[in-house]
Amino acid sequence: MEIRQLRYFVNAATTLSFTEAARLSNVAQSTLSQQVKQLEIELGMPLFHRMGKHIQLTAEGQMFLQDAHRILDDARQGLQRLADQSELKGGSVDIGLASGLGLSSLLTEVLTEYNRSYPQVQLRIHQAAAPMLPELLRQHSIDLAMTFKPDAEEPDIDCRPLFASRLCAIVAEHNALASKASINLSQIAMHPLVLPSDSLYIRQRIDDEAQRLGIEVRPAVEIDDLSHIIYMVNSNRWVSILPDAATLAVRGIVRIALEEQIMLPTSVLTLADSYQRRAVTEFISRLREATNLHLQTQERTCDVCGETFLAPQSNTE
Amino acid sequence: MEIRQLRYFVNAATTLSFTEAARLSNVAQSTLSQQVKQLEIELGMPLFHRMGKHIQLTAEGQMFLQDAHRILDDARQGLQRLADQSELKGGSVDIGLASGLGLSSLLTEVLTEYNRSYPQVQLRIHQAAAPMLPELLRQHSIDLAMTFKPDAEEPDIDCRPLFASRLCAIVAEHNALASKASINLSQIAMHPLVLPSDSLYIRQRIDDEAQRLGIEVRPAVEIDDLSHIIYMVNSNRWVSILPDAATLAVRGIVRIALEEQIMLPTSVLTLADSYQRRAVTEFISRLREATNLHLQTQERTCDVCGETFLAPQSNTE
DNA sequence: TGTTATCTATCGAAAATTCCGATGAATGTG
DNA sequence: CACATTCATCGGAATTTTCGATAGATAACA
Repeated sequence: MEIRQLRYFVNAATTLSFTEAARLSNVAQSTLSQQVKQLEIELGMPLFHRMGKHIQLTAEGQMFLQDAHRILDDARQGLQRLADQSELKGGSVDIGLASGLGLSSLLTEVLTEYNRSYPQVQLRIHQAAAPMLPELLRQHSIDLAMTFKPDAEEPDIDCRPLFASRLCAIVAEHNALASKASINLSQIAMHPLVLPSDSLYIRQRIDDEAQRLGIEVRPAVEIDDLSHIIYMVNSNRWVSILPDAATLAVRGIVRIALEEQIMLPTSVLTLADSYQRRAVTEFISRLREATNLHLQTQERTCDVCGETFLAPQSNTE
Repeated sequence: MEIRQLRYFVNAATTLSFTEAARLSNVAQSTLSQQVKQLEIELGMPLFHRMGKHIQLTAEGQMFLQDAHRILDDARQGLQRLADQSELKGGSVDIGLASGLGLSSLLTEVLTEYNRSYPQVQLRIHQAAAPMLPELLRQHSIDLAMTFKPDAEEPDIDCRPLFASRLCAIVAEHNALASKASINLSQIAMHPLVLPSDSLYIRQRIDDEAQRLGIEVRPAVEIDDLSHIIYMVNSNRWVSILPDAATLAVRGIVRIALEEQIMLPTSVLTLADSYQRRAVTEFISRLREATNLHLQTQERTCDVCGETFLAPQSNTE
């Protein structure tokens, strides 16, 4: 039993004519006749009464017609569901997000707009340490990753730069430091610091820079969750250092430009040589558009990789 | 998309191995690999992630797997329903019954026993004038016909003799005639007669015989429905002539042997050169068995066709 | 770390299947 | 009664499926 045969059968059963059914099926009458007969042989019983030039469904034929209809409908439905995915009427996008990158206002905005355009597409965000993201891509646990630009180029991972974020000192708006236009690492190191652990790329970059300057940066509290860090900063006692993009939408805190100008290049990672669903490519496309449209554009040259990024201005008013 | 490909796909999806799936599907690994790829091409997207020697379902593959399962289940169900029909777990038998033959006790007994054995098989009885029955067979409105032996042999109709029924005079048990051992047509013609019209074979035979004897049989009432005739006979005023088999199970009436010995040969008609469902052949087989088993067997030679029948004894106690 | 075994993809050829057009038989129609 | 229509069948062409062998890649293992 093959779907092709079922199609022939259903056409014959509905038109009650092999000739007409063959036309509908775009095959020769002899072909349809043969295929129906073969189906009958396989089923072990005739589906049609042959009465001279007329045909008529047998009782079994009528019964089997229902089944054939159901099978073909299910097949149609399966194809339709896949087509719907292509048209972003279903499916999902799994987004890997490097811990420490945080739900930037850019990302939340893209998520919101994407959901407005394609409400049927489920968006799942998987937070993970940056070094884990390529592995998650390889396992197909995520479709794309937003992360800091990884140090080593990996041949099976496509990496496209998104924007660069500048590290800023973060203080509560009523903090004594809040009025400063800029600050340097040594000055910050004097204050009660809360920073992520060195498992996060942010911290590694801070430590690298401190070492280069011969400074010791010793946070009093280490915690990886950005929202916890911001919460503590908000209490007015603590000070932190975070990428500006991660706190653009946060109220009650002030970003102070770091004189060291530490840039964190952000990238989108995808699996190379892998089929990408339209839902995924569309998401990435929007992410890149939003980078240009919704952030104040300002060309910066990354001090790590030398590439030029479109980056948000540090919001120090 | 063909069912074969869906089978391959489902096996691959469940084992997550093309090699193992090929074993399950009884094909070479290369075959399965190719067919899955072709299915993917037709669907426009990959169903599996190929990761070195391992494979893994894509999101679309997982979705399509459900559809594939449903399609295969439906196909299995369709086959099962047909198989059930072959095993008499479903379906129906359409029985054409010549008006005037009536629901003989033989037939009711077979119906009862058949239903006991195969409660899922629906039995439909279509009463029609005897000459209509071959036409109903040709239209496949009925699967078999119980009728009087037709005069003309029709080449496309198989006719198998069942039993012969003898015409008897029918009177109420308290009727004055009830004690007679036998009676002849002339005597009956004196009484208030209720007979079927000459559209029924019974009546035609009675009239033929009367004409042969030079007697005029003029029923006071003509009515084709046998139960109505029996009802009228029961009122003690009316007398009728009916086949003995038609009244074997009726209480309150007495059958008196007709001296003319008019035999009505009963036959089963089926469409020649036509597939017969097991439900039908089984019914016919039981009908013939019951003819031998449940009626007192007595060989009689039919005066019409010269054939020898197994026939019930006239029950004149 | 090299070796081996295993898994999937691909290729060419063989086998099987589907398909077509022609033809024949049966049947309904004018 | 001629004619057109319809379905079944046949032989051969076209397509598809299948297989075995092999290559490439990778996981397991020594």
